[in-house]
Amino acid sequence: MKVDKNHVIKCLRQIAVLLELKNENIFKVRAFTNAARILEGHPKDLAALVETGELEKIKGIGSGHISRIIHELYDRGESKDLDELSREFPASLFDLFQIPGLGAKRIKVLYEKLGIKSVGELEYACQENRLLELEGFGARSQEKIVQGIQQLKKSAGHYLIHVAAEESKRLATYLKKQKGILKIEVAGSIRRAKEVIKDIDILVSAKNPATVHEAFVHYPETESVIAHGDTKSSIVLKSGIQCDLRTVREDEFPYALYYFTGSKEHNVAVRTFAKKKGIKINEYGLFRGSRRIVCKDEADIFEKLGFHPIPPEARENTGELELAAKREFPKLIEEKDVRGIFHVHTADSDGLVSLDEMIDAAEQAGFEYIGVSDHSQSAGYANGLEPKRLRLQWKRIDALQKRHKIRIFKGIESDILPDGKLDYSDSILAEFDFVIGAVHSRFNMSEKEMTQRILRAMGNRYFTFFGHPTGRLLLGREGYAVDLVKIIDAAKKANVIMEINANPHRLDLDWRMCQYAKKQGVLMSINPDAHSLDGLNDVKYGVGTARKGWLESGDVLNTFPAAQVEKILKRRR
DNA sequence: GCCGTTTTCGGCCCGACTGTTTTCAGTCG
Repeated sequence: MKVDKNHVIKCLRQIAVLLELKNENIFKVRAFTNAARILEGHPKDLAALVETGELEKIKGIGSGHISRIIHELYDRGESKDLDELSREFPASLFDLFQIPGLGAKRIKVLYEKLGIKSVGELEYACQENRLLELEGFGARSQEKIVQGIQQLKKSAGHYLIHVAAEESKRLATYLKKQKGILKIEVAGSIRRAKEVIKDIDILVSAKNPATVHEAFVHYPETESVIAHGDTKSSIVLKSGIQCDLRTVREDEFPYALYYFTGSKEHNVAVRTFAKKKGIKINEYGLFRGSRRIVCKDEADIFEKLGFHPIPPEARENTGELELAAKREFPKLIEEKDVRGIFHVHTADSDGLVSLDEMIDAAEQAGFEYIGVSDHSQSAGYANGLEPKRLRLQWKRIDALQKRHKIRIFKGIESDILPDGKLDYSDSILAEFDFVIGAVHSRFNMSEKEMTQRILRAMGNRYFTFFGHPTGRLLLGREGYAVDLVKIIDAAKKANVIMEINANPHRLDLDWRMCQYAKKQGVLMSINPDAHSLDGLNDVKYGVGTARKGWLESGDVLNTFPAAQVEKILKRRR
């Protein structure tokens, strides 16, 4: 039996959680979490590791209990240990971990003392003030839990772009294999590269629509079927994402694609524009009276309406139509414009792969340069580098540079300390090619204090990039309070580069603020913030964000050749 | 549970914050 690596990783994490609930030794718990993380970051697939015996040699997995469990999972898809542990606690307890402030200890108390097994039961217990009777809980924590549940409900049914995009790709691949498919596209918010997705829209034209709908509702990943017709069907996938399939005639495809790509706001605005010209738009065509205006593709539709074509990412009705009507719409940055990457972590701090592997992978991916930036010394939780280890890393980079064509820039992701200082003395900072300043602590400062903190840090001449400017985690955590307009204005003055953190959990700077930053003439950079080899692929999501922010290649540092980048990095010194 | 080695068992990241306490436990990054 061939088992998905992700399944094994998930099981190891579940074992860790269950052991924690059982009050097991925390280091034992961590051993499982570590093993999951190590496996996740390992470039080789599971079959190769298991069958060559390489698995047992991996540091952190070893030849004991954990590797036995992995073998078991690989062979049978299940594990005796996990099954036995699972029997001790209801599966719905896992959901409670998503509520901020609740960890294994307190969840165990809730379960054992109040019999709470699910988020719904917890919410009810809070309404009844039942938590107040528990030791270690008070009015304040009950209130915070209620808030956490509200937040959870708000993000329920929402998915990060990478999750939805991967799901849609698999589904589209499956549908493409059906007979008689003429055209197929993923439309909707995924096509527009929105940072958070509610559902997947797939558009198909086919010779035999009914059989495509039949195949659709029988997709192996289907959890339930909401609707099953000859032009429209809806299913819910096992991952929880709702997915709609629309089929149209081949000659209707461009209109339908435009219609189902949205956004709704863009569509309303474009219909209003068109109406003034006596043209009606719907998913089946452009019509003047009852006569259809023939368009061969979306670009053609825009042209027939008198607009410069607008890329899907920019269709949010934030002024794109006005610009396109004047034929001034910018030529947006593309993934192929990206020449190099900054903000990459290695195993020297909290990355999953070694410096050597990261450099190799970036070079093989065709990047001209890479900016390595591990965490700085205050980031104890992330194994941040104190000067001694920093110097060792520099030595290794120098040695690697001799063997590699890719230009390696030495950098750091320096914590911006609460008082606005950077995390090393200026004499050390001067030795870096670049410094990414970022906030990782004391998120709860007032907006005024936080803004001052960051502005002060930006005043340091070695401060090159401002990393993940709001600290938000999409669907997870609001960003800290900060006056971004002030920060961006200051970045312009001080020649600081604003990061577009391309990790799909962040996508920070937000695309809406990219538009502002571009207007102010601030240079930006699409940074993967990669902690693994997979993380290098996140660049595409950053490009999506940049395109939503109307950025052109000239607005983005890492589309420039290495020599020019080198000059820009030195411009504050 | 894994690692490293002082080869038989101790160490494993740790400081800040929060809410509950009255000196600390749990959570988080």
